[in-house]
Amino acid sequence: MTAWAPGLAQFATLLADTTRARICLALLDGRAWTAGELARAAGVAPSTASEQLSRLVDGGLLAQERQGRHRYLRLADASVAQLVEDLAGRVSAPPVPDRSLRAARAGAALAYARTCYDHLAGRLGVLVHDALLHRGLLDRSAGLALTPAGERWCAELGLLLAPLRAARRPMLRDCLDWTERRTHLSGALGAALCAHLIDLGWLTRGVGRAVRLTPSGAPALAAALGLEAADLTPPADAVTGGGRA
Amino acid sequence: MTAWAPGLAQFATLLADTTRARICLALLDGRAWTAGELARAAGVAPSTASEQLSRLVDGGLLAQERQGRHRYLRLADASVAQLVEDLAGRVSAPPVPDRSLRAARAGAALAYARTCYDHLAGRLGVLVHDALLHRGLLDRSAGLALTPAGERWCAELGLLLAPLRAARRPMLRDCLDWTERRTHLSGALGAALCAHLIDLGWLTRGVGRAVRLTPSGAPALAAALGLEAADLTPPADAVTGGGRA
DNA sequence: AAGACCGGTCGGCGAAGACCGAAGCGTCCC
DNA sequence: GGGACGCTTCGGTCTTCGCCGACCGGTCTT
Repeated sequence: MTAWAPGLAQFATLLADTTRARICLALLDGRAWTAGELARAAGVAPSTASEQLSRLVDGGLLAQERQGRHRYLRLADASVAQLVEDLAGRVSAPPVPDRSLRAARAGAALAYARTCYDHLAGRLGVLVHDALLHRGLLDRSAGLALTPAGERWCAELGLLLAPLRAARRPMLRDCLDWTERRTHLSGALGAALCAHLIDLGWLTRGVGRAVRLTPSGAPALAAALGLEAADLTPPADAVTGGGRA
Repeated sequence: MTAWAPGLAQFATLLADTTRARICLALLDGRAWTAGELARAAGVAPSTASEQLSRLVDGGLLAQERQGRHRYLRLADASVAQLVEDLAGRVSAPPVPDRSLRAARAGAALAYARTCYDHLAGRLGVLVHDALLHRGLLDRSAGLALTPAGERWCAELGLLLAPLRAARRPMLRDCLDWTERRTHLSGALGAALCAHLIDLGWLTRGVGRAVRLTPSGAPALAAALGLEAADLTPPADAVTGGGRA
């Protein structure tokens, strides 16, 4: 029964290094990065990054795609992202946060709204989660699930559930929010909802992982969630958009 | 945004060693082991185990309790067990399985029914999951949750849901079964159900993680799940009970 | 076609850490 | 109380691995 141990250890080793961890955390934005970008983000020489990237690909954590002289890397799939999230959510708060004005502004924007691999996170993500629960569209009395009213709500929004049911991915999952320390929605529906809000033009992607509520989106989203528009107002210092860490 | 990386790496390091991985996998049976037992299970000297155990405790993966000259260790909580499961479920099949008769018999018993930290796993665990889904007691069309009929089913079984709702732990979760390569039920309800079936005398704990269906439990469980008793019959070579790996 | 650029491979350096045996401390049993 | 037992601490050895700079091959630009 202990025969899995070497494999488990080998797998855990992939994340047991600051450089590789930095790479995986950077890729949590859900996009494909080039090897060079990841090397800069991780603060190591390109040669070092190249080696580490190969290990991560071999280990099944990352998927790669070569285009011309570039090598694009992304997390292998949503389950890997979930795993990295689970692990990252378990570690204590970051050591000593950067407190420059520029970083503070970017941090505020990210704390307000960002993507977490492929779903919505930050204060806005938690807010959506709470509102859905409060209005009885979501139920967690016997597992985390959409109520019949919740299914209607999705339909009215134009969000089709059928394709999501066909996917192998769990429909709904909790994801611990780093900044809020509370849960927001992940899973197939969490991802679809985020994508759909962007399709509707209610949200737009900012720099890096940051997400912004559009002028037309704010009242629309507030109405859909049964909230006042003021409840969705971002803090004043976050309106300039976020920068990459 | 990459400030978490050292913490994440440090945490992953805890499982990135064959000895520590073996220890955690052994503790997946949900019981408390002594330091010496774990040293033998991991195949290292007591001094080595002592050091590694301290690291695991410091890292928050394990909880310890000292009694006299013994030091009892267990996984810190269910979320840690879930995490280890998630990781172990991701690694490929074990390298070269032990094929002695004794081991084969123990393996068959474990493959049929065992606990996975605190819930039911193995063929029986998957069977229960499938039956609940098939009878409409469980629903995953919009998240994994009990249906109203499922709640009644729990009530008839004498399984109280109220205390589970109060717990911070997710009610229901999928857990990938190592031997079946399919999902069985985890989460607060998965654990409660397993404990309740043992309370009812339908199941008894065997050696190690093994679980056996009792003579009276087999027809009772079959009836509760709407199955034929024959559907629950274990393979002939598994009836002798399982041994510890 | 020349030059810039991206990325991979190789050799070597240095630090981290997994392991053991020996010795010491506290607990339990006869 | 004496001896067995469980566990921990310490010193030392040895392997692993992350890192870099240098060099090379393939790709895109001008």
